[in-house]
Amino acid sequence: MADHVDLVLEQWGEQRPDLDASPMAVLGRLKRLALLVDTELRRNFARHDLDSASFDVLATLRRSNAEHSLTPAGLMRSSMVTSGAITQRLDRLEARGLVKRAPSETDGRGVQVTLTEEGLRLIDDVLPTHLETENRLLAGLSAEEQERLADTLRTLLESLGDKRD
Amino acid sequence: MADHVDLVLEQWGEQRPDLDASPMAVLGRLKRLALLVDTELRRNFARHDLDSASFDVLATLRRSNAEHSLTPAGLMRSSMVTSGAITQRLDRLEARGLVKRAPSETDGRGVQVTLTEEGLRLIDDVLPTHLETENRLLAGLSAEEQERLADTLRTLLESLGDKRD
DNA sequence: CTTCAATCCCTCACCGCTAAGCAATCTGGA
DNA sequence: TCCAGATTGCTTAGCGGTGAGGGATTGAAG
Repeated sequence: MADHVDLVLEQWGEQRPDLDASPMAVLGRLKRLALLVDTELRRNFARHDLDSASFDVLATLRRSNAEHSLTPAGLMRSSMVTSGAITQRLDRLEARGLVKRAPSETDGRGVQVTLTEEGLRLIDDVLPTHLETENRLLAGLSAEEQERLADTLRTLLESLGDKRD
Repeated sequence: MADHVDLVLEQWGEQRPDLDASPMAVLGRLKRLALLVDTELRRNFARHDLDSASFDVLATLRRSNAEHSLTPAGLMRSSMVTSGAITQRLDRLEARGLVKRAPSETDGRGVQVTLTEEGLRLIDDVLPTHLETENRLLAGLSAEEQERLADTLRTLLESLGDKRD
């Protein structure tokens, strides 16, 4: 069997046999999978009037603690986007009444972001179908293969400096 | 050891113990890795006055055939972005003189995109450092682990309908 | 107490992608 | 032969992200 990346590697072998294109076997597939998965998840979110960025914020708040509350800096670390992106995400979510911002009580610079009741309802509503979609996307691998894959990806992430926070 | 996704899974276990969040162990890491890798590659491209989108087009043309030529439809299939995105990528590259467009000789609707000499020079110049960067990103895995990972990712891609085309 | 680097959040200009829609052209079946 | 549906490439509005920069506040070192 063969996927698109197999074709890509063949073509490099023909046009630039002097290059070792083997890292593309991993990174090319990684990129392609991320794109496919993103596109599929986007479709699911759209059915709930959501997008990946909003889901990301709502889900992060939902799981963080019983208060469903976090600072923009915390959200930034979790989502790996720039601070400007977080500000804009929060603007959009606040305008829709899904989160609220309040000045921090302990840090004059800080802001505390909290899920509103409506935000909580929405994310809890979307989560089950989201997980269903994710399971469907992974259905091509056995449970054991999925675990091994997760382990390998964790090793790679750690080698690139990814930490628990 | 633990990465950020381990924390995420713990948090879900505490806040929503009724949900099985296990697919996130794979897809969460996939997304995170794709983001990290993209950010790193972007830095390398910037040193050559390039961006990921432009590199993608130039590299696809470079490897496709000895003429370094392809249709926009072909580029679209290879890069998995929409046709509008391809049009805009080609507009930018054509304006910089890195590719040229010519009407197809066999299909009145079609266009043939070809690398210019300057485009060829640029992509051949970037490729070695690009592969170096990719190798550095994968250095946390042994050659054998990389192969096994590539195989698993291929299985997953095929299960989602990815083909050679 | 003062100083100064670090942190926090935001602003803004610019960029690239999507999604929907369009005109032109091709193709296969009646 | 003709036509309906598919395909090709382009256009555009709108969205979300980056990256650079800025003002306010904090914390630690002298």
